[in-house]
Amino acid sequence: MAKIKTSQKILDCATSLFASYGYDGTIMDDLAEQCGVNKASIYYHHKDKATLYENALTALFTPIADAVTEAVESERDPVKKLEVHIKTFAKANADNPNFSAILMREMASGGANMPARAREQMQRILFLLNKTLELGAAQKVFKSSDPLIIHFMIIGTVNLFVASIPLRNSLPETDRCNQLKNSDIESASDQISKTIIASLLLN
Amino acid sequence: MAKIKTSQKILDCATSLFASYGYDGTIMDDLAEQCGVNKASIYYHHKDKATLYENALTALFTPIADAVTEAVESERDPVKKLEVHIKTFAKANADNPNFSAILMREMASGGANMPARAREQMQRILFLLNKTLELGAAQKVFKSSDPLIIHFMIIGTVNLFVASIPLRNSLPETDRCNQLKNSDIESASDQISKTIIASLLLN
Amino acid sequence: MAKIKTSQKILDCATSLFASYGYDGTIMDDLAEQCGVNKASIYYHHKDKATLYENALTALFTPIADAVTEAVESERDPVKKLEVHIKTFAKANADNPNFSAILMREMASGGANMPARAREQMQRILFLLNKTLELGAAQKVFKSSDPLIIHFMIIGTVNLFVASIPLRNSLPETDRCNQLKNSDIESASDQISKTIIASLLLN
Amino acid sequence: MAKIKTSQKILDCATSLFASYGYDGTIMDDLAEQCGVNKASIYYHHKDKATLYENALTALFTPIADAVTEAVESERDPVKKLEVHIKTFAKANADNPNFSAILMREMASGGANMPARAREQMQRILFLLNKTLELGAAQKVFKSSDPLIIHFMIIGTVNLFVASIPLRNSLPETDRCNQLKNSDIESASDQISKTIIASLLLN
DNA sequence: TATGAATGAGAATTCATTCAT
DNA sequence: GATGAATGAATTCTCATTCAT
Repeated sequence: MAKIKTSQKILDCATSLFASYGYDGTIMDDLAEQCGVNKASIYYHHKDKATLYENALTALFTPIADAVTEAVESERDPVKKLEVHIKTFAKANADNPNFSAILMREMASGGANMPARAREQMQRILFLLNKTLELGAAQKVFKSSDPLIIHFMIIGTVNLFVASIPLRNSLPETDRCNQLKNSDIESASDQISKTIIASLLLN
Repeated sequence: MAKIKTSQKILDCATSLFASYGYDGTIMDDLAEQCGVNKASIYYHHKDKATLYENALTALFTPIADAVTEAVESERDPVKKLEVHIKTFAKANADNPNFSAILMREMASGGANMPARAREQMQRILFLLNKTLELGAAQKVFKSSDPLIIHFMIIGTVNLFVASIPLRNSLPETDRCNQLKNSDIESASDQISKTIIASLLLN
Repeated sequence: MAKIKTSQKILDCATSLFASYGYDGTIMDDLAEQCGVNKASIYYHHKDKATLYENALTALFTPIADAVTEAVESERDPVKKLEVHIKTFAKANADNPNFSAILMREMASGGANMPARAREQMQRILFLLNKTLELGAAQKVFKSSDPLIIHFMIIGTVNLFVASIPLRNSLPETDRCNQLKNSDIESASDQISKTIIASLLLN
Repeated sequence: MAKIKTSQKILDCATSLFASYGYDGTIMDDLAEQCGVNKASIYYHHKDKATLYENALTALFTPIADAVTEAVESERDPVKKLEVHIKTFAKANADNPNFSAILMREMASGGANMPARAREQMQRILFLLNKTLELGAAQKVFKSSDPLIIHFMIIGTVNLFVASIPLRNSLPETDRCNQLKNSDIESASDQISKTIIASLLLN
């Protein structure tokens, strides 16, 4: 039962609070209380709020970009690559709803405050998609397409799907609404995948 | 040139600030200064920050839901309905980037803080889509599908596309990046439209 | 059904609020709302908060001093004088609980803010008591005594009795407490009267 | 000379200001300045204004109820008990004029805002008197009487006597007024004591 | 007289950060 | 490393008062 290091404990709590309340909505006192450490300890370990935010986002974004990279690179076929790209990204989102929430907020502010180290991770994912689409086009499998649109289609849909799970669960219990509550990420990412690939295939 | 009423002027400024900085990041003093009214006037007209937020969002969301509703109801054919649904929504987003930013933030917090009056407007749009998809299915034009997925695909993609315009414009000026800067909403919404409709058509 | 003049309506409401919440605790917005007049009207009729307070207290204190004066002067016998002094004052207090509350607050602040016109009315009552005691002493009916002590004994007891009626009514419903809830001013003033007179009589 | 703890220093200053200006008339900025601490420190130690008030009143009322209790319980004879009850209460009032002022204001608002912990202390005093009077009645020393009336007679008179000291000292220097300025609490409480006891004795 | 709107000067409270131990 | 206490700079909100009509 290795004791989680204070520094890490702070990072975890902070990530969760930043996801729930955003940067401005996250209060250092609350953070200290939530993770059971003294407020001054936060400053001892993470310098200040901005640095803490940067540390949290880097720790959050890097493994996701890693996972997508690894999955995509393990496939040869561009269609397969695209499939695992979406599936892996969707899975990572669903497994870590903090990521969705934080990314959406950052997008909403135009990324103006996104720390550089976190931004780099997102660009790794975008360039990976870029390469997959280029490969598919070179192999005459995919139509030529704007990778940015596809990137946002993936991120936007997956993100919104994950981030909206709590909202959807709070809808009133009418027949009409109940069918809207499907929150199975597997089938959702499958449909997204199929939809996008269908629209990209050459014939 | 009729003088814009103070109450409206406040609402306009507030909407813009909420979009840029979020609820917590928006400072009442700044708002007062930006729209050139006394701080107390804001409270006179809009009670408090939370009410101001509610008023701003309601005024922002309602005309968009109205526009989509009107456009969709002016068409008979489900494919056409879906096309104008997406096009109108995308146009409204592009014309009013505040909407995208605010909606994304709200989604990021799981809609937990979204004022009821604003939420209703979003549900109007969702139910509209629901009806279109049902109609298409009844006419054997569309496959059966989960309207929520489609809804989020539309909103997520469009939203992210619009909200990320400033981000993309700030990317470094390399060849690789330049191609990412396409921010023409018309063609983007066309591609989204085609992609989605292609995936829904029965044969 | 003569319409109550706005100025008077304001004065009545103001008196009640000053009694309940004190000078600092009374808010002009609330006053305007409570008496159904526009806030600016208050200023039109009563200049400012301090003046309004002065007007309210003068209107409140004068008839009470008048009533006590009239009652005392209608009697010849010092014992009778003292009896009606206390009874009339107690009755006036009970009939107008605002008076008790306001007077107590003023005493609490050492009368520092009591408007001159109101203070004069209190002094009329004190000097009246002074004369009664002197008369009684001259007639060898009363012991020599400090009129101030007697004055405060009367005011303090009556005041506190009236002002504490709501407090006592809020005590929990136990046997022990129920006997404390006697709030009949007649018998209370009788007892006060007897107590004081008994202590003053020469033999 | 041990350094007085900040928390206590704040409490002392606050008590004095609440006594002088009432709850609404006391300004947190002034308090901070008066006791030479940072404004935020007040909130650190006492949460908010309402809690500070509660803390101040509890600290103020408790020792007085303690002193009266101890004095009364050290006597056997009901007459003696009543004497020391009044004398001790009067002494405590005179020694701590803040108490009088605050109690009067609270009575003036009908005790509506009196914090529960402070109210309990006042009830201790009342119940103590209750027991003394019952004992006296059982021993055929006292007439049957309403303890509440006696309680208010004591509190009202003593309170008003103490609270009005500054007022009386500000009266104009005429012969007639000078005799009103007796503010010796010892003799005043003696007279109150005698007056009340005289009225209670059976024969 | 009456009133909706406006406002300057507060006043309570919060919050990121630092300091002494 | 950890912590209770302290603090300056905000930040939200209030309130008496005035103004234009």
